[in-house]
Amino acid sequence: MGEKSEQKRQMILTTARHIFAQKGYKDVTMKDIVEACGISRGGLYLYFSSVREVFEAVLKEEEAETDDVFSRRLQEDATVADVLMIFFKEQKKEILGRKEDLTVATYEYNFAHALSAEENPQRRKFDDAVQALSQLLEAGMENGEFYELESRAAAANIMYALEGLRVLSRTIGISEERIDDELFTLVSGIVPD
Amino acid sequence: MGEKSEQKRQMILTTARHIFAQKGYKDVTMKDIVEACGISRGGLYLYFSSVREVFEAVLKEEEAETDDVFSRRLQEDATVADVLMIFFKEQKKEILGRKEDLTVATYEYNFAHALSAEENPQRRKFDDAVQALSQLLEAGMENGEFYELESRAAAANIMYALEGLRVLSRTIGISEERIDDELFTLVSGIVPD
Amino acid sequence: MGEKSEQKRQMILTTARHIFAQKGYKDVTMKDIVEACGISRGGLYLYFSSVREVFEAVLKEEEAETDDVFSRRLQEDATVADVLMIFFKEQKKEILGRKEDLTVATYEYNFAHALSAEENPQRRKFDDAVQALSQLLEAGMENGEFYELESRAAAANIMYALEGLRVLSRTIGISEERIDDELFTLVSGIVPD
Amino acid sequence: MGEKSEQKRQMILTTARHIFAQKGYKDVTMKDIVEACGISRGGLYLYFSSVREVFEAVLKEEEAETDDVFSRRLQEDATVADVLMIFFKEQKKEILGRKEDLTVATYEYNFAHALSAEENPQRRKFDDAVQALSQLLEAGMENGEFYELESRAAAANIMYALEGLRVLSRTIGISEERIDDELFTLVSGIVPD
DNA sequence: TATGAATGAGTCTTCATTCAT
DNA sequence: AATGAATGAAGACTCATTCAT
Repeated sequence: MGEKSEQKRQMILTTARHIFAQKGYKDVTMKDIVEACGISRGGLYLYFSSVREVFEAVLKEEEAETDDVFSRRLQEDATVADVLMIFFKEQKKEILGRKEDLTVATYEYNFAHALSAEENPQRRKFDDAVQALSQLLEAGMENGEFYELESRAAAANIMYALEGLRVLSRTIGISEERIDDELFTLVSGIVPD
Repeated sequence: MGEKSEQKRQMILTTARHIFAQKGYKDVTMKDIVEACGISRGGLYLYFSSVREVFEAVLKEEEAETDDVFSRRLQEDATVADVLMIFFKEQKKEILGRKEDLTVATYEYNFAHALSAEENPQRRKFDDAVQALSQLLEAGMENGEFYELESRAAAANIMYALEGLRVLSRTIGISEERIDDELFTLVSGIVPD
Repeated sequence: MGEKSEQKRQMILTTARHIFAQKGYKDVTMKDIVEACGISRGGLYLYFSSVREVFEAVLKEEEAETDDVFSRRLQEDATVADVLMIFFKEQKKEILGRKEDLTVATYEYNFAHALSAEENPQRRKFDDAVQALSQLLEAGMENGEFYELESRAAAANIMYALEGLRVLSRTIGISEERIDDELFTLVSGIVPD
Repeated sequence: MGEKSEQKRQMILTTARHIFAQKGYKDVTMKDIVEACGISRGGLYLYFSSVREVFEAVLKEEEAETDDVFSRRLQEDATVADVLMIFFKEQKKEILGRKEDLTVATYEYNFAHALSAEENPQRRKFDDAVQALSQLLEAGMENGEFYELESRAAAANIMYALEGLRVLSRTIGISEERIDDELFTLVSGIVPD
């Protein structure tokens, strides 16, 4: 595949990402993608042979672009608590769905193609996040900013609650106030004051 | 609609429930339902005019059958902690998806037909559960079985975490061990020992 | 068929007439009739076994009710010209479609079931009208109210022109002014002044 | 759409024209067209998305092919009366329906989709014909071939009568003799002798 | 007579996918 | 690499008509 093709592939993925963000996963058709990209039906098939493949490629891109929030932040000079607050702030934005995101599409994708836990890339991503958060908590405990906690369990608990907020905000709807309340509850369990 | 048709309606709902439990919501077609029920295409339309209508009727049935876990249990002679444990045990079973359930179908349904929070019946159900759990926690605090907590916030926190477990077990997959760990964490936050 | 059934049959025809006047012939379904009449599907079939049969019965009723305009009027004391004017006035009303009428339905029915000229009842109706108009013209000529004309040809010509107006007003649309113009032209060809 | 598709579009229209001429408008289904054309269901939808669209395209074609009878004839050396006779002869052929025509289909189409007079293309066509005939009459009057008449009114009257013949020949049936009689009547009103 | 549940054929419409160019 | 016309399967939906009650 020449450079030009690579560019086209990128274009397709970028365009498709918008579509998935808007329509989720299950309603997206090859036709949707073809039309949004302004390419030919056959043209799309040269790169991807199903909506599923397109989505998987979009997800892979996503992963590549997302670097670890914590490790990045930890290098800067900021208290551990600051890093935690930044993390929660970003989570809140994502939960609210204010930025174009693939949350619903990803849920739908996972429902549709139940992968074994091992081969599921989101699984690894989640575990990594738990791991990173856990380390952050330990760092906070060490320098006395946080309560003494079972870091692993606390990190997992936080991640479950955030995931609950995320899915509930897309299903039954959660007000910003409720989200703030819960984030406050979570923080209260970690940081004195 | 005579008694016979009422029976048929019930049969359709029962059959459809199985289908939704197996295939979720988005993949189910009128044809699927028709074939599973062994009735004619037109026959189904006498009762429901879309898959959505069928699903909504299934959900309504479900709701009617589900009575409030807590209020039921509280009347029996058991410690509050016992009631809590029973609640968690049932939640675990549901999270594991061992019993034929509509979790995924309901998620897909909600993604597909974003209802305003007010008109969403699942919303009320969730709020009710938070409320009931909150009261249970207060009961436990009063008789000294539980820690002193902000009951409302604690109840919400638990419900969010459980929802997170529920959705994650259908997407990235959660091992029974992990579920047990999290339930233990949740219980530890409430009951001393 | 008892008296009660006869009443029901009448009710069906009356109701169906409204439907045909509104929707024409080709779009009317047995379902439409059943619903408008508030009777059961099977019930309708006891009286009529197709939309066509219903429509034919409606037409037959119609015919029975319509008595000959001219013979009726001629008995009253009025000039022949007066009778002619009344005739044209009624035609105008019908052409404009101001009264609920079966014009379109009848056209559609005739297009759909091309009958031989002999067995077509509308054919006889039309010929009768030509005949009556012809006699009216002769009466007018005899007493000097009208020009001397080939009465048969003149009557036919008028009826064709009126039919043209009728169908054109339902297809391309004809303004009231145009209708008046044409009626004036027709009258001018008969009555001096 | 390349040249090849343009050809296919033409083929569809030609085939569809036969169907409309045979079955009228209301009974024609997309399936009829698909089968007569020997193409796939989806294939037809690439060109037209409803029977209505097909019919409107057929009508548009028709219009494009039909050039104005009168203007064409007037350039040749012939008496005005000759042109008139040719016009009537063509009208007779059309009224008799000897050539495959869209009369009934067009009526049904107009009944089904009542357009405002302004946007109805047949309306313009009719008005143009009245206008052309009117000019022809004036030409005949000028050179003394025709009676002195109110040309506009006479032209309109003729067109209405012809339309009446046309529709009646498709509904109640009109014998060739009757048509000849009426055409003779019309001519007699214009040309002495 | 009358009901209305049930059937199944018929149409419409959309898509994934292929393939000649 | 790229195009886009073409196909046919799949699903939605509506009706005329029948039949047990």
